[in-house]
Amino acid sequence: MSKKDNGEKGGLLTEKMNSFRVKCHAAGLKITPQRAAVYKALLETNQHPSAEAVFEKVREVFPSISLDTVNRTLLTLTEIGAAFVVAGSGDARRYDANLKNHQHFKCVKCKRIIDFHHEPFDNVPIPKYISKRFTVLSRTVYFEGICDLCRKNLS
Amino acid sequence: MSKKDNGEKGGLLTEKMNSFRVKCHAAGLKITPQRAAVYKALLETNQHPSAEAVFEKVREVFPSISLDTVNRTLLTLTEIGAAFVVAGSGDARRYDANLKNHQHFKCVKCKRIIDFHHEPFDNVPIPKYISKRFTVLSRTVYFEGICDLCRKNLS
DNA sequence: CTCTGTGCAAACACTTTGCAGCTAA
DNA sequence: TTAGCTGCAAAGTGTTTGCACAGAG
Repeated sequence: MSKKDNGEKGGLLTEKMNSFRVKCHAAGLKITPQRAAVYKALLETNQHPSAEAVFEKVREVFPSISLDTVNRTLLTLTEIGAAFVVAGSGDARRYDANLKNHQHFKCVKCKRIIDFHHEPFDNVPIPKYISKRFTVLSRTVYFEGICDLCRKNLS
Repeated sequence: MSKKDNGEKGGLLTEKMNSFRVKCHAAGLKITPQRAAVYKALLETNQHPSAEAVFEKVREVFPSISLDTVNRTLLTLTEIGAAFVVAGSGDARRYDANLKNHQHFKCVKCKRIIDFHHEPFDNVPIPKYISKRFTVLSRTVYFEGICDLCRKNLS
């Protein structure tokens, strides 16, 4: 119905869209309406949407877009550093029988998860405004990167 | 707490298998060969296997087991507290355009991811033995639990 | 005009569900 | 014996790939 005016913060959105155009140009990518709409949808939410959720949002203003385009565009955005995949999301469920306190490092290439234990990371303090609002069931320090084996294979 | 015996030596494994039997009985579950084999496979690895990986391992000693049984057994194990799902794993990929430093809380019920920012969690120090062995690309503090909305709906 | 990007459909990977026969207690 | 468990198959999600045409540069 009523179109939301971006009177909020004046030109912040415009500014981000411009820097997006620059990033695309630098990477030799075309600025298609679909691409811009996907990026805009991602900027306008403070959620961390799945591809499906972005798709629903973009479709409100761009009814003919396909889910595949959204998926591919999001992937493209991560490749040029305009978007990020939330750490740990998007792979098969992993299991663990280790009851001891420990932390995880996950290799983004081979998906291997490696335990490590660093005493100061046990029992990370929960900020009060979190514990008031949510019931925290687990808390951990989580690293991602390239593991030793994959690093060797790359060279 | 004394932890002289590190690794899965014979006695420790037996002890863990026994406590597993106790947990099963307490929950009214039968000790089937498949169930025991899945749990044993999980204990014997220091990896954090996917259901598929557990399946491959169990199949070495129990060739007739099906992947479905492994999947269901792993789920059962988490329900009685004999195994854990690695935090963050197993759901659809989530995207993020937020460049500012922040942390994530994920609701295990509605899968919503909520940002929060707690200064001391920015730039968590990377232990030297990690940075020597791996190339760390991202590091974060990650909480899971029940969010305010879901908590309200439960009461 | 050229070549990337899009939309569609099919393939793929992972997980869940329904059912019939089997087995631990 | 019998409630619960397993194996199979099919259906349900989420993601990727191959291809022909459309449109940005």
